[in-house]
Amino acid sequence: MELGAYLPYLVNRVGQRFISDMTPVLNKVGVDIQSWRVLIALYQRGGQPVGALSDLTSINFSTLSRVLDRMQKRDLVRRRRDADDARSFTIELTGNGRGVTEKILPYAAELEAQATGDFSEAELATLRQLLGKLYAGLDGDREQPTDDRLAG
Amino acid sequence: MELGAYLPYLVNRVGQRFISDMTPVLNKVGVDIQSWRVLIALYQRGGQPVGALSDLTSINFSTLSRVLDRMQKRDLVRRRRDADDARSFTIELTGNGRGVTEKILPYAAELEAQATGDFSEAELATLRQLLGKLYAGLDGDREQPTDDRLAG
DNA sequence: GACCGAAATTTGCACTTGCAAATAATAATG
DNA sequence: CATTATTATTTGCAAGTGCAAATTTCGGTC
Repeated sequence: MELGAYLPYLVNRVGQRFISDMTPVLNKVGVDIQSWRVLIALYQRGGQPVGALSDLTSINFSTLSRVLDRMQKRDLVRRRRDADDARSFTIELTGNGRGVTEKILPYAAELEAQATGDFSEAELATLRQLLGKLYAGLDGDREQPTDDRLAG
Repeated sequence: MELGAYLPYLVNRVGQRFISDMTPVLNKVGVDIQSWRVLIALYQRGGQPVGALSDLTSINFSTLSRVLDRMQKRDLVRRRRDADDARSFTIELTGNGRGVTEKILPYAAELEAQATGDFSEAELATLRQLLGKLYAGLDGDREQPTDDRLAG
C-alpha cells in the first residue's frame, strides 16, 4: 500500500488543512473550530438535541456537551428544554450566534472557492458525491472484526 | 450554502468515521491514532526528521514531539541524531514498531476495502485524484485575508 | 403507582493538545 | 572568531478531549 493512495491519509490531510486555513478567521471572532461546526450545523439545520448534533458534527458526545457550555457562555447558543421529553434539550442559535455565523460564512465560502478554483463544476459534484458514498460505506455500527489475531 | 455540500463538513465526517472505525483495532495493540499515523508514514517513507514527519502526518509540531515520546516509550520508534546537523533527529521505526505496523496494516486495508466496496476502480482513482487536487488547492502558506471586516 | 431497564445528557478524571517561549545547534556577518 | 540571525526541536501552561460512571427522566409492567 502506498501512503499517497491511502484514503484515511488523503482525507485527514485535507481536513487538517481546512482547519488550519480557517483558524485565523475564527480567531478574529473568538470562535474555535468545534464551535464553528456547531454553528453551521445549527444555522443550516435548525435547533437540534445534543445527540443529533453530535451525529451531525461528528463531535464526541461528552465533548460536545462542553463545547456547548463554552458556546452558551459566549451567547452563541441556548439550551431549551424539550416540552415533550424533559431528558432532552433543544440546542438553538441565539441572535448573536446567528450574527457571528453570518459574519464567518462568506470567508468559509471563499476558502472553499479558493481550494476548488481549479475544479470544474462536474468535478466538484463528483467529489461531493464520492465523499458521500464513502461515508455511507463507512456508515454506522458495522460488525467489528471478531478474530483475535491482534490480541497477542 | 447547504451543509451536505460543504466540503469541510463532508471531509471531516469521513475522517472522523475512519478514526472511530480504526480505534478498536488500534486499542487491541495499544496504539493511538496519532501514533498509527506516524507508523504508516515511517513505514512507507522511511526515517524522517520531526519537521518532515509533521508535514507528512499533519500533526502539529509540538504535539508530534510528545507523540514521539509516547512511541519511544513503547519501543515503536527511535530518535537518531543526524550526523550532519546535530539540531536534527532522524525518527525511525524500531523492529518492534515495524512489527506492530505490519500487524495493523491488513486491518487498515480491510477497512478501506470495506468502505469502498461499492466503488469501481475508476471511481476510486477519481476520488484519490480529486482529494489530491483539493489538497494542492489548499496548499501551503497562502496569503491570509488582510481586511478587517471580522475584527469588530 | 412503585419498580426496572433504557435513553439523553452531564461530570470526574487522566491524558492530549496547541500556542508561545525556551533551548540547542548551525549559518552568516562583520 | 565573537555576534547575531536562523533552524530544529522541546517544554510550560492553560485548555480541550474521550472514556466510563453518574444523573435525570421516560416508558412499560406488574
